[in-house]
Amino acid sequence: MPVTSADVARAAGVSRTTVSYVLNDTPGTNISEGTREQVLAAAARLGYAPSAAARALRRGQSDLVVCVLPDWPTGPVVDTVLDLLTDNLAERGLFLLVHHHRSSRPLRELWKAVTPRVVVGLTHFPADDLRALRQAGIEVVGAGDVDDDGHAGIDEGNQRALGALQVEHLGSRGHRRLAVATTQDGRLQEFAGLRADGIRQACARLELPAPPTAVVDPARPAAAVVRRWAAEGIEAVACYNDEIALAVLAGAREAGLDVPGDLAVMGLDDVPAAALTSPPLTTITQPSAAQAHHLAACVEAVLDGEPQPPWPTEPSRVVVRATT
Amino acid sequence: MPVTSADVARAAGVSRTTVSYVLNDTPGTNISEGTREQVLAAAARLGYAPSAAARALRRGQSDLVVCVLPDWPTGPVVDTVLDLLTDNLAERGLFLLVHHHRSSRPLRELWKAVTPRVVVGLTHFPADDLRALRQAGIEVVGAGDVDDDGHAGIDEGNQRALGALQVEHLGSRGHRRLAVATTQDGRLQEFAGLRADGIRQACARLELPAPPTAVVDPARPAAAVVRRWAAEGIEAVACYNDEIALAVLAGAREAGLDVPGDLAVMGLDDVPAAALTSPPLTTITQPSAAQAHHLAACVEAVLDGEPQPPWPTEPSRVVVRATT
DNA sequence: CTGAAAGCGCTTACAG
DNA sequence: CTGAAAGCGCTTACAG
Repeated sequence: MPVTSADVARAAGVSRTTVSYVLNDTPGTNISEGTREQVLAAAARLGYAPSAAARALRRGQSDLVVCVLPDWPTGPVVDTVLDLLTDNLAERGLFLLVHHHRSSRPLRELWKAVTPRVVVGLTHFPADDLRALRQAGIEVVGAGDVDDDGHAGIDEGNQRALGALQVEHLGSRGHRRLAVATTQDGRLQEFAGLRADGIRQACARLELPAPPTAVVDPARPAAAVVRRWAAEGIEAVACYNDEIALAVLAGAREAGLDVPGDLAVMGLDDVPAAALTSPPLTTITQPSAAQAHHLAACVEAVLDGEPQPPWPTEPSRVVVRATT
Repeated sequence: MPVTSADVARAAGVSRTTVSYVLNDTPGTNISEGTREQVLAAAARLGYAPSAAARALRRGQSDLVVCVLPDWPTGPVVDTVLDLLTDNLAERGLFLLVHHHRSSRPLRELWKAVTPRVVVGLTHFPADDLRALRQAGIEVVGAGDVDDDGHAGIDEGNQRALGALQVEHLGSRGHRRLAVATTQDGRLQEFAGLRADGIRQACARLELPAPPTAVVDPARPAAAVVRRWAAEGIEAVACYNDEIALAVLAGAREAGLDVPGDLAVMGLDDVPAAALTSPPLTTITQPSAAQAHHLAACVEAVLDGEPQPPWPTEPSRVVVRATT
């Protein structure tokens, strides 16, 4: 049913070789202008679409790079990474295809359906999948558990450091009684746990009391929790991210509390809205542009058969505004 | 270099047929347990990864569905669509792969690298690309210019209706002198233009003066524009989206203006933060869940060879809060 | 129950 | 400058 290059060849009155040469602009060939036009016209008339599978099989490799995204919601950082990768790869004639991984489905099934040149993993890969891919000659970049060269998608140490950074800033402002506002999103619990770990460890190190944790719904003002914190003498709250911080801020306003006088609030991410709250939100910014460029550089290196560059050491920074 | 099924067959001392039967769990075959284990062990030992290209070529079709995303930033609506599609397709053994389209690169190149079963287009496709895909037996769902059956990615009429909805609400609140706050994001200009069109037409219809337009940076309070509007006697501002509205709100606060007394502000999208501003933001919510389900249903219908269901008619709705 | 063989559609040395 | 032919790795009728 589908039109093949043989059909085009027949219609144009030439061989399949010629069709291939014309359609791929193969260098080193010299097809007469007339023949060329015949072929192009026949292909257009028949609506010829080449078989990607046959092409890939014959050439021994595809022009595809697959990026596997984790099962949790990703933000603008990942968008930046994806855009950058798409453009960089395009310059080499490669296409980036993104797969949103669901834990319900083993990744190994995917490799039966597509054999990419490189796999970019922003999620944790089972070790044997990783091995199988590599043995099959498919390079893997940035997977969470690639521990032999220090690259990591979910960098556990980094997540803990983020929590610690919040505590250190809040402590430096003279706050001693801290609370944690966390997310209810199940897919984010791994991160939330790691960050809470970092917060607890930092509190212990600074000899601050262990902070209570509350789940906050980002869709409505967290007035009830805020009132409870006030009653308990909590002075500052470290939020899972800016979205949660917005809800805490709105809760404080509703409860009639002064921020940061009665309660200091600290976010994480530095989304645009963080600069627009009243008072403007103190938060943490991560070096996402650097991370995106690093990942793109890793893919380039792998394509060129060079060793992957070391992970950049640019740290996350506190953006001090007015809520602490 | 890569391991093939022939290598596995040799290592296991069986034929390629048997390897294929075992590895694919082909129904209707009855391989002895011993043989089966031999094959599995050999495959694991050699790190065998099947060639997706050969498989697809032989079977005449791939297990891939490609979704082409537009060149502009997408929000949570698209994420919902993608998650839903991924899960629905997984039930049929299909994988969803997402491509972020860049206008710099013609889409037709992509079809040389991958031949999906279905293409889901959330962006505008050139008409001849569309024809070529269809002639090649690849179904296309939801592309922007599929005009013969009423499906549309960028629905121009809908974009205009969104602008009109803002004007109608603002007008019903008694505001006559309107302004438009638009985005500076180049990739969004097509939408911005369409919505501004809708706003102007609605103003004309309601006999309101033509509204002036200002570009607002979502990263900082729009105090300067707000002061200018106040000086010009503007009573209400229709914002391109909630992000812009947040910047206008922050600007009004900085300028010491009362919202909605001195200036009414209306957003669009109903992001979580819209319920958390002070005062809470009046905005518009789009039936995104319905749209996601519709698109998923279209893909299912196409896979089953059935006609695509009609586009749902659920309208966008004004969410009245306190800024108007 | 297992194996030998054909063929999917393409690209590319090779021959003319 | 153009064509006939091989072969990429797989699956699946078909034969044994």
